[in-house]
Amino acid sequence: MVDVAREAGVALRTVSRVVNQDSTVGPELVQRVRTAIATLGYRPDERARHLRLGVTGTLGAAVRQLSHVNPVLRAVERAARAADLMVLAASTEDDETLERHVVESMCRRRFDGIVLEPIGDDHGYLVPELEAGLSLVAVDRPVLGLDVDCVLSDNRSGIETAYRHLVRHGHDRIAYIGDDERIYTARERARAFRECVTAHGGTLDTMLHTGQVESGRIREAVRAALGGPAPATAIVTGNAQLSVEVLRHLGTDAVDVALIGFDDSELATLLRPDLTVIAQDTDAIGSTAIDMLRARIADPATEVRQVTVPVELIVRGSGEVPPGP
Amino acid sequence: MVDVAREAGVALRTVSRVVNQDSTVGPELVQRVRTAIATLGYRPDERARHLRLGVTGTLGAAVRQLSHVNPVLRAVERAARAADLMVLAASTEDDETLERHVVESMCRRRFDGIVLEPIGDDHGYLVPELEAGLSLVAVDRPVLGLDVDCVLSDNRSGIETAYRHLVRHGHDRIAYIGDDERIYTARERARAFRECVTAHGGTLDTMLHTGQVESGRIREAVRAALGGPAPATAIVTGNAQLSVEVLRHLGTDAVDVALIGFDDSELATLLRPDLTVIAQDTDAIGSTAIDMLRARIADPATEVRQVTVPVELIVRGSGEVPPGP
DNA sequence: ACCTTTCGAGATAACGTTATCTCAGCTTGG
DNA sequence: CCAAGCTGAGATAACGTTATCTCGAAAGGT
Repeated sequence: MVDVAREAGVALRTVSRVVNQDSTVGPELVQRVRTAIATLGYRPDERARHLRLGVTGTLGAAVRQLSHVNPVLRAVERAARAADLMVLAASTEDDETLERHVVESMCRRRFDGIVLEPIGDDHGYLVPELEAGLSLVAVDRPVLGLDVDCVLSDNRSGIETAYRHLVRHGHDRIAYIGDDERIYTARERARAFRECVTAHGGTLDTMLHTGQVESGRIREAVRAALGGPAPATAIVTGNAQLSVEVLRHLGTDAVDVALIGFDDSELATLLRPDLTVIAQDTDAIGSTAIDMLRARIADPATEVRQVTVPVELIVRGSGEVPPGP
Repeated sequence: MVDVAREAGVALRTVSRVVNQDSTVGPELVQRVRTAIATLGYRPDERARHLRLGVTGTLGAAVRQLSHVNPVLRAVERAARAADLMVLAASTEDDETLERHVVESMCRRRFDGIVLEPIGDDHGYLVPELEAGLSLVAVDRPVLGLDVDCVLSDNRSGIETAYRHLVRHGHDRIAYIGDDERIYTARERARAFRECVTAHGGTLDTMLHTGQVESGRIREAVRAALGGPAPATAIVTGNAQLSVEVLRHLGTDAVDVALIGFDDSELATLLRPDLTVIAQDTDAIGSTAIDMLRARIADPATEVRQVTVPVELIVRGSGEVPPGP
């Protein structure tokens, strides 16, 4: 910049003014500076700019896996772009240590705010950052033990809706195959399922299967649910990945068992019959997250909010298969 | 930092030394500084650090869609992490304007290097950045018209392998349904397919269908390929998304037509029969990209390289269906 | 003609780091 | 016992921006 100033024969400050489209600089000098910038190949350095300004115009997104389907992240990017903020994302790989590493890096880089898919139960490392003024919003799962903005899906009523839907279609023996209950969403959904079964006067015995998404476990879960003296006639799955695994192991039985999957996905309409799902409103989640984050950045004293976004039952066929004999 | 220094009763430089684990500071002062840091809640500011140091320890990844399955990006993150570099990613949404915006933002932030999935044919905006010392590596597609490091899959031999495989299984009428040929990979694959057909003395008539991935178009393509006086007995698809669409429209005919998909995916083993695919070596692509980028960052005079990574035929059943009567 | 306002542009001081230089106080070897 | 080396720590100057203050000159009002 100082070189540009010398080349154009103006003061440093004037170059800054031209770069920032300040109107208080005469057209002739503007031209001189412009050509100097071009000949010297000057590119402004945002690091210095951000240092001086205090803000970076950047939001961080720390998500489980960048390279996985994540419609919430897409909505987050869109909403941020609309607000002229850049989103830079990194994966936490479902690893608490890595999450901490990523979030702390973003803090040291002084991102204006962070959208986080929190992992695990201990987020104590966030306390000093929050005290130091970090703006944070959690999506998909809350930050347990900390009073932080968050946007969640209505997991419980999603499961309840699925359950009621199956009951209405005549099912009595309904199984749930879910993710590891150490994960918040899995815990919520499993809990809701238990309550549904109890409320309908049923028993859980072979009807509830949660644990890691691992092919062998899913195979056993499917076998247990469909075997025995009183086999399930319907299955609810805990997330999109589990729907895939369950379908894989159902094989040709898939047409005889009613199935409702949590999460909509591309393959839902690829199958015969098409997959009935509980769909999350990912667009709403993403844009709400950005709204809340912007509000907090604008005024750190904003009251902490926990927003729950409704889910929707999408009827496609697999959930309407009647119970067998 | 100056507050910490005052609190600890030491010089500014000493705080910096403690923060950076410099050994030339006495244990007593280290302790004093540590407690001062804790009581004041001091967090180092990487913006200033990077400004002073010149490097940022950060790589940018500009990819089509963060929130889509992208195993190359995963490999890129892994490899960068192993080299103690942080990857921050952003979506270009397959939009040339947005790509430029994203890349230029990363340049102004002085990222040490950028991994780019280039879009479109005009990357002129990169020229001044490259002259100013930008380290860039293109993945999946080359940067046309510019001499830039890149890592590509061997698209042509992938198509050739698929074609030969089908011929070996007795097919004679083989159709190709591909993506829009404005996209580099789609162009390469379609071209290779044309050459295969010509080399085998066939004609293209209803055998080649390229264009945007749009449900209606795919339906027509499938219908055209399988209809008429000499219907195709086998189909090769141009990417994973197209495999899904083609399967969707094949419906129950799926078992009678041999199918080989470009790109492996989760659903390949979900179907009956399982999907035979041409799989890209995404791990190799990602780690090679990071290797090349690191080499260029270390020495900007490194010779520009274009690396082609082999693809692999994975036989699963759908590609081994014999031709019908 | 003189005072006041307005406007364009320069000087200087931050922003929060680290590198370089300096220096005082020790050791150490002859 | 002193010069030479080492060692721990401070002073100062960058890195590349922008905000604030200042100032000269032109314009406008009485």
